Amino acid sequence: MPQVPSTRWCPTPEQLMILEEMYRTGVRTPNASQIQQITSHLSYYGKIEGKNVFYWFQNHKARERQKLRRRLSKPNMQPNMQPFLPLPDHLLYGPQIHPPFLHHHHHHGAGGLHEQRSEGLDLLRKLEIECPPQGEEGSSSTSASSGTSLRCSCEWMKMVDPSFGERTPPCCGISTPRTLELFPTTSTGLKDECSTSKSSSCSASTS
Amino acid sequence: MPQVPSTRWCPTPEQLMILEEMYRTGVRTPNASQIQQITSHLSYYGKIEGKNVFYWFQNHKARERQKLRRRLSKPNMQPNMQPFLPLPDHLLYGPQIHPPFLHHHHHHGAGGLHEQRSEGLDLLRKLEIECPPQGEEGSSSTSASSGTSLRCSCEWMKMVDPSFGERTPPCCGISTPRTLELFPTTSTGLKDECSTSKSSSCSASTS
DNA sequence: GCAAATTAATGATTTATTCAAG
DNA sequence: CTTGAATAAATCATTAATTTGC
Repeated sequence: MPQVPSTRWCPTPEQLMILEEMYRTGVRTPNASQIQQITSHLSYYGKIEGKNVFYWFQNHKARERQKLRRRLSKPNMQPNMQPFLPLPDHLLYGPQIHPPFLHHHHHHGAGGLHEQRSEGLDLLRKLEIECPPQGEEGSSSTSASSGTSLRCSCEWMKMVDPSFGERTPPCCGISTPRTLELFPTTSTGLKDECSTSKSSSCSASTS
Repeated sequence: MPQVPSTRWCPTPEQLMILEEMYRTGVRTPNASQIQQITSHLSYYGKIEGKNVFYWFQNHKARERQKLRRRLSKPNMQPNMQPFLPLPDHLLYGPQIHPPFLHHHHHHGAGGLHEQRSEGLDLLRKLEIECPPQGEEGSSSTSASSGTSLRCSCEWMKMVDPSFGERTPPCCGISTPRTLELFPTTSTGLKDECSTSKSSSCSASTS
């Protein structure tokens, strides 16, 4: 029994997931009618009111913004670096997940909500850059592109942590002859950002 | 001048965004060679080592999992409710964000990484439901679908918070009616991945 | 407005589990 | 049943964010 009725809305996991998906796909400040639709949809999963939806978007937006701002406040970009390097999509292999409750049916132009473009990373641009171009350091060993190709993630640990390697017999050391070097280790300038990297206790140094 | 060398890796915003995108699209436990690729790619944006990538995925996965678990621990599901109701896509209008650095070029079957399929919401099922079927409340005013159709989100506040209406000048009138796109190719997946046992030899990149 | 004190996030380590081979 | 490999859970530690007193 809910002895403590709890005065505030407690989103169910489903509600949260749906709200997050909506946010992710661009919903930011739903108008009242959108809020109504969302609310009534979400009410299937549990008690919820329009104000909860309203507040949720309000808060979530603010918190995402603040997170972004935090990140942007570090100007760790090299001067000669182009803004973004396109990421090869082998690194972006995604399962294209379609959770049951997030089916995108083909549009049926129902008069629903379709606006708020939310221009992707636009926010980034809109944020006030609050950090001055701090000085960069010596740029030591940056890239970790050693030639060895390993199969398991834990292999890294062996390379990285001596003791780890010690307790690991001659297993995965198998030099899998897969040299897949898709893209160049553009360790060109490599800047640094937060300050030097002193591998604290784990002597890393990727070969 | 970094008098305090800082012992740990401090991801740049770009690195973070890329890692998150990769996670979002399904990367969970990259194997050693994947880690190498990722590392060398990310090193473009700042100092980084393989172990950082390894740890990042380890931690991120664990923390997402724990977040989910926490959420699931509230069984606010109605008994007669079917697991998931498909979400009408007018509620999912998303801009299809393609940040410059996240271009999905056409696949060129490079031997890179393409595995770890991760089966959708599997995690949800795998999580131990640690909360007993607590009583749900009287389900009083559940849905907030009142007939009134309002245009601005702040309208809700007027309905909801009397004082709000009072102090609200002529604010939110402007809603940009942009009809946007459809839905995201990638959905927020909560999947776990192949991890734990099973694959005898780790996820070898059997493309 | 600052700067110490507090709190929250999150990178890095360590310990426990799990599965399979032998 | 034992042991090794791999990962998940738990924990530690440091950095960044907030709060608080002056």
